[in-house]
Amino acid sequence: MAQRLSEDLKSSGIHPTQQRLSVFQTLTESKGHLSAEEIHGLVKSKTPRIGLATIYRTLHALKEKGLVEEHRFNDEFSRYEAKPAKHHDHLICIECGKVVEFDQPVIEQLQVAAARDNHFSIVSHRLEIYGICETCQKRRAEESSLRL
Amino acid sequence: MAQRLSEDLKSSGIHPTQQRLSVFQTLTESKGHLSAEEIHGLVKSKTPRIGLATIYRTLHALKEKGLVEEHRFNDEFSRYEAKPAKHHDHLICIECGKVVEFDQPVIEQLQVAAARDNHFSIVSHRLEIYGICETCQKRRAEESSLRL
DNA sequence: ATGAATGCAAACGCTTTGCATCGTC
DNA sequence: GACGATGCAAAGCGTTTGCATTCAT
Repeated sequence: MAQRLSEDLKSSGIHPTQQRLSVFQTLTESKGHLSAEEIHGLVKSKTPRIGLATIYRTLHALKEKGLVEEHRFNDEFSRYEAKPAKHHDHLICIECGKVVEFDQPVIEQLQVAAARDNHFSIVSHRLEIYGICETCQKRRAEESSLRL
Repeated sequence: MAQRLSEDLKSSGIHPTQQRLSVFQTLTESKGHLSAEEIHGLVKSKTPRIGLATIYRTLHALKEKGLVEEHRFNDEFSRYEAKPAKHHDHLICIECGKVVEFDQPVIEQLQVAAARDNHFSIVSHRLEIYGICETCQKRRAEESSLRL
């Protein structure tokens, strides 16, 4: 696994140091959307002396090379995820912060139409749907029934 | 105009002070996507002694009451716009930063499908398409032909 | 030995907050 | 006079940067 990731870094022109490998591996394994601080916490178990600055510098490099994506759901601080094989969009629960990935290929076509009408050449897009997840809906329902 | 805006504030439960009116009016007239600093600069011509803190406090209040929307295009600092009558999405030029609004009603239906599959109840959504606008495309073309 | 990578702490930029002052009813 | 609104300056917070040190070659 680590060997494979090391190759990925090398082939992207990133020198695979121990720290960088830890960051990339953590992000790849977690499959989540982690903040820099969260990554720092996790990576320290593998590489205890690593500093937050290295996390940020590594994330920038990985992002630059397209190995990692940066998001700012809810306009909070940045969260990072290992770049998935194919693009997907996100459902975000505004109550508990849970993020669910989905993809909806038709959107790719719709956006083309909007861009063409405005003479834009598309580079990327971002679709985020904010709502309340099933768990939070249930909890809300229970809470309100208790109140009666 | 100012009278009308004053009524809007009052009916939203916001006490329409001189400063708040200036901020709201500036945002309504500009029709753009302004940063807090830009708003501050513009508002000072109407209300010279206003501080940046008041801008932020007012924007929060307006946002809370649904009169203003906050965006973070390109993961930059926040930009604000007076809430439009109907929801629209944004095309953002990654080269010059220009923002074009568009709406694509079909997207509303697509997102419902995605949310339903994941048992989410939708509160809002955000679709941003990043690309290169016509002007920047032309400039690029000229630059590259000059280089030959 | 040389240049890249790192840790630490200081700096940064946008935003928020504490507090004394001001304005309004 | 009371209370909310404001300006100012300081603090906060995520992120970036300068610099001395460490690491790899």
